[in-house]
Amino acid sequence: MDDVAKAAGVSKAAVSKVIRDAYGVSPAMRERVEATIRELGYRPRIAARAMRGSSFSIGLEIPNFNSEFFTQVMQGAAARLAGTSYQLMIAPGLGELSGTPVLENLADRQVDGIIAISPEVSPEWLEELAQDVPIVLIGRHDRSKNYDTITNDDDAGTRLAMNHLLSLGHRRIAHLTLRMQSERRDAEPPHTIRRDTYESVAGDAGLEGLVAYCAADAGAAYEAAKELIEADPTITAIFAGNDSLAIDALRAVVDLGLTFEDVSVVGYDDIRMAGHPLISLTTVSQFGELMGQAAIDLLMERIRTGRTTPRHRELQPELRVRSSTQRAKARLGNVESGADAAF
Amino acid sequence: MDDVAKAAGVSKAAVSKVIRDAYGVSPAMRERVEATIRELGYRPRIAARAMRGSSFSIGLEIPNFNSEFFTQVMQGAAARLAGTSYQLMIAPGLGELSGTPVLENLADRQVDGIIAISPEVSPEWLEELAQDVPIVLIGRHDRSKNYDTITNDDDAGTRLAMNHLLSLGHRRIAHLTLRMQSERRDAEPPHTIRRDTYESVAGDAGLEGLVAYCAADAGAAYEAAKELIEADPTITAIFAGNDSLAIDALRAVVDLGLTFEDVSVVGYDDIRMAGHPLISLTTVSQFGELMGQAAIDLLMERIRTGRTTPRHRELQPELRVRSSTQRAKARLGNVESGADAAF
DNA sequence: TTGAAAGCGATACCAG
DNA sequence: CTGGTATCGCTTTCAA
Repeated sequence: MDDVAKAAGVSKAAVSKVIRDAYGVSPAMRERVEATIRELGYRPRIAARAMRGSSFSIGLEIPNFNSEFFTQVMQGAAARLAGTSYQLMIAPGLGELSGTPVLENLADRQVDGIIAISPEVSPEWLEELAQDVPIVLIGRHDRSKNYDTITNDDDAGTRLAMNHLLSLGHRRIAHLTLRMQSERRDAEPPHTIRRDTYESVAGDAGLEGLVAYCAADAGAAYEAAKELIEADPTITAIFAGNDSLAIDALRAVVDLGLTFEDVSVVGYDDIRMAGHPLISLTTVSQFGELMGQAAIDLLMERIRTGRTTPRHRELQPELRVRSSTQRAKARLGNVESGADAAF
Repeated sequence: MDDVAKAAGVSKAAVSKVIRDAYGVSPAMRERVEATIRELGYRPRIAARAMRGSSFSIGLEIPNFNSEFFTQVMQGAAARLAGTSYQLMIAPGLGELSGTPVLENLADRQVDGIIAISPEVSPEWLEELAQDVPIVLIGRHDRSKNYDTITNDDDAGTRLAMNHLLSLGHRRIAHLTLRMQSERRDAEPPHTIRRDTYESVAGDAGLEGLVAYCAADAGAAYEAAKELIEADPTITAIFAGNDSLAIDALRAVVDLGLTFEDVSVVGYDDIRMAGHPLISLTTVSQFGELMGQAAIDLLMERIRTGRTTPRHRELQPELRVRSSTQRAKARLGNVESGADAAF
């Protein structure tokens, strides 16, 4: 920058102003400085800028790489950032770590804002962090006064899925969901809401709630679904907490030699593969890309306007009926005998 | 940091040394400083550290979010970085931008190293950038003297796929691949090598090369595959440049009412969905996660030891035979008549 | 409108 | 082994 200033015969301050196109530079000077910058191929160091101003980086915490829903959010956010001078810094919440160290890690890097996908941290802690850096929480239904949230109406989405199954005549509907590390009453992660609504809808319909929990790692859902189906031959449908779990459940159904008339499956998210004709998963779309975009928008608004009043956006989910859900048919005693019935 | 130094009754220099656990601190001092750090909840600012030392961030350029192969690489890299103080900074090469601005963007952030997945930039330019920051190139078979490369033996992989199809009796094998923006003879992106090898294997077998190009965006491959199959009813197999294209091709086959006995499909990558029983795609595994891990390892070695001699690792691909490839059977005149033959 | 100079929060050299 | 101090490259008052 010193070089540019000297070459253009102006001060560093002037160059700085041109770069940030700040107030108070004459067109003549702007032109000259810009020409020199091009000529010298000068590029400002973001680390230095970050010390005084902004780092032009946005942190994005994602729980893991197992669900394509997270990829959708990433994609939406990245697309919204394309063409700006901001960069995404992805922080996967790896291993057994709770979300806290991951978010701290981002904060240490002085990111200008943080998007977090329902991290397992306490609202109080987040509230505090949000006083230092703008935060948008995706998924969790907290009603914070310091950070924004973007949610999907999980209650409505679950009802869409459950009513669809009920209307197809299913009476023994199991729910396959993720085991949460913490069960706090004040933080409301989407999977908890879906489970609670599932139980409530089942109860209202006079059905027994059948909840199976599994870990998030690949393969766990397959095993859980298999066990579920084998252990209770009266089950005719599985409502899975997300598409990743649902697709694993499909695998279990097929591997057991059953069809979707024996065991129907509904997912949640509407990831790309759900629409593939060979998968054709009935699911609830929650528009992941849109959520990513909206998160960037909220963050940018806070960054640019300095807004501090929280905003809470809730998107309405939509049911996508495909062929993984079929009219219910008694399956009792069918488990081992239907090996050729899959197609 | 000043606060810590004062509270502990030592100098800033001492605190700095403790943080970096540099040479020359007595156990007593280390203990005292660490206690104070904990007590005050002090966290060093990475931006400030980046100005003199390292930013503890690794840049990862990925072409787009359309292929799960890129996710595999991300996951491998992220897993390798877990537990260290390094963070991944993901830079998607969005839109029509060539890779250059994306890599510059990362360099501007003083990342300690860059992993790039076959970006469309010239070797000369990369060579220059590599003198400033350690770079590992994934996929492209350049033989650089400044940056490392991790490749998969695309030639061997293609032969595995093609020989498999030939051994099943296929004689009219099309190749569906991505249209590259630039066709440089010196930079060798994987898709170009696969195509060249495809043509060479086809030629050696006395077959005609049938190459169809498509864009990378979702849906383009589906249309291209559909057109290919409809336009030439003698085609009995498609070798796709990657699994994403292959899965779109499967969609086309199914939508046209055909089976894999009419048109077999082989992919490349072995993404997770390829192994799902409902997809069951025959493909070539190139171990994306391993590549991500290995890239981090090479980068870290350069960062820690200051190595400057380039290293080029090549992984051996493996064929995964599943049910999307079947023994060849004449399809001529079948196109519109097989609607019920899919299952 | 322009520029000089004072930081920002760490690192690193070098003297004690 | 310890600490004073210059320094990194930019932003930001504040005078001129």
